[in-house]
Amino acid sequence: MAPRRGHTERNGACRRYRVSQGTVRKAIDELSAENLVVRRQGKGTFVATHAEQGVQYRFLKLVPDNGSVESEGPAARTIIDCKRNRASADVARALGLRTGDAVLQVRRVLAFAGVPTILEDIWLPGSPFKGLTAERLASYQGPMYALFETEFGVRMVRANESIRAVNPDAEQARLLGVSSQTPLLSVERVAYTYNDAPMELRRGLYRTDTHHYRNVLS
Amino acid sequence: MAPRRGHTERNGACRRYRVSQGTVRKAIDELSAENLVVRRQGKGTFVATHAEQGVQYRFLKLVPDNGSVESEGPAARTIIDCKRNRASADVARALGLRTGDAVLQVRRVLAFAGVPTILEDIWLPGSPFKGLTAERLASYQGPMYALFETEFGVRMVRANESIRAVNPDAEQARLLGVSSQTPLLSVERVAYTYNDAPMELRRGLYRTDTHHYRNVLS
DNA sequence: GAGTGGTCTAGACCACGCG
DNA sequence: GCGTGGTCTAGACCACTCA
Repeated sequence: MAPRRGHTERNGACRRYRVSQGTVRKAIDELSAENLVVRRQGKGTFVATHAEQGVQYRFLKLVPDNGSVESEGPAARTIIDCKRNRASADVARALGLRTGDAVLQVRRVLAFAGVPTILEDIWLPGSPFKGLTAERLASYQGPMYALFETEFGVRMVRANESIRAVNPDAEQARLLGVSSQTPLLSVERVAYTYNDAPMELRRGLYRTDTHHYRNVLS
Repeated sequence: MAPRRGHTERNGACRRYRVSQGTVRKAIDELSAENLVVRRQGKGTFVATHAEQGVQYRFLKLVPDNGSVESEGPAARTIIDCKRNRASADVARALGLRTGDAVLQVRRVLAFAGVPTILEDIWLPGSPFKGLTAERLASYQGPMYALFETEFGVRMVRANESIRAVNPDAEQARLLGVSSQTPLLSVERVAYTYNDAPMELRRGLYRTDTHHYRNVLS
């Protein structure tokens, strides 16, 4: 029998779907362009995850003003609150739920170099995240989206952000250690899992005295 | 002689560079992914431009809060100022010039539905834009980047933006018709032409009471 | 009908990572 | 050595636009 040489998996997909190698490659190219999979030379193609080094916090566009590396992600995370709640009209609409449906609500502060910089209010649909507690959030090392993947099987694949400039209310100002006259970035994010299903609403307040929101246009 | 059928241009590029059709397609795919060219079914592949309908203002991410269409771009543009100047240290660094080099400086206000919403300060390197005047800016219909293309042969192909929340100074507040306690988005953009050459520094102040900066993460 | 872009075929060879 | 990803070949057929 003639020896088979290389490309076993690629050819496997070809046989499975009755198409040629080039077509399989093109399809995977498109998944890769959407950041749904990641390719690694000589190793293989893998489902993209928020857990692996180098692409952690890939949805976080706030970077330090000086080009310092920040060693990937905030140094300190403090859970202020984590409670069950009923969805208000706007939260329900963002998450594709009905007003009054069960949601999980989290408030936390992220600090860089000891300075509280981000205050986030997060709303999650109740049923996919049943069992999420403040303790679990507090004890988990690494990005929240990595926890969502490993503990709840929810993978965020894309998000939309709406950005405004606002002043904080009294409590927000207190939690960030600024005056209520300090202008802050308001970043409202809706994150989606597969099939365009919204799975998180996140309202962030960012201090922009030492950091800025960085965006690339093309 | 056997009749040639179709794909004359595509085959032309193949002969010219001694490569196959698929390779030419892949190269053009990459240019298309970077928005350097645009393809149109049955018509051809064209260099991307800021002038054509539908992709005008493609670097402007400020959109109205209600999903209204805004009929593409601001209704009114007012040139406040347009003067020759010498580059300060930070402007020079952004544009790849030396401190004191000649620059053109423009200040203008954009209004939506009669409401002044964007105040922009724009710095351009002196030599590529020699001959640009306030009159030419004021009389030109369409996006400024389209004018740069047709009148000066400078095509912006990508840009970086740094976003902060700030309060305006007294004059900025006056020009936008807001109080100096109003939080505004500060959007600093460096736009690049081919070969990663910076060709514009633009500092914008955006009102975000009726509009927001929209960003897609993936 | 000629000339485009869009998709697909059925392979080939090279570079890389790992055992 | 073997299985990956990366690139390339030399075509084919279809859909679309325009004269």
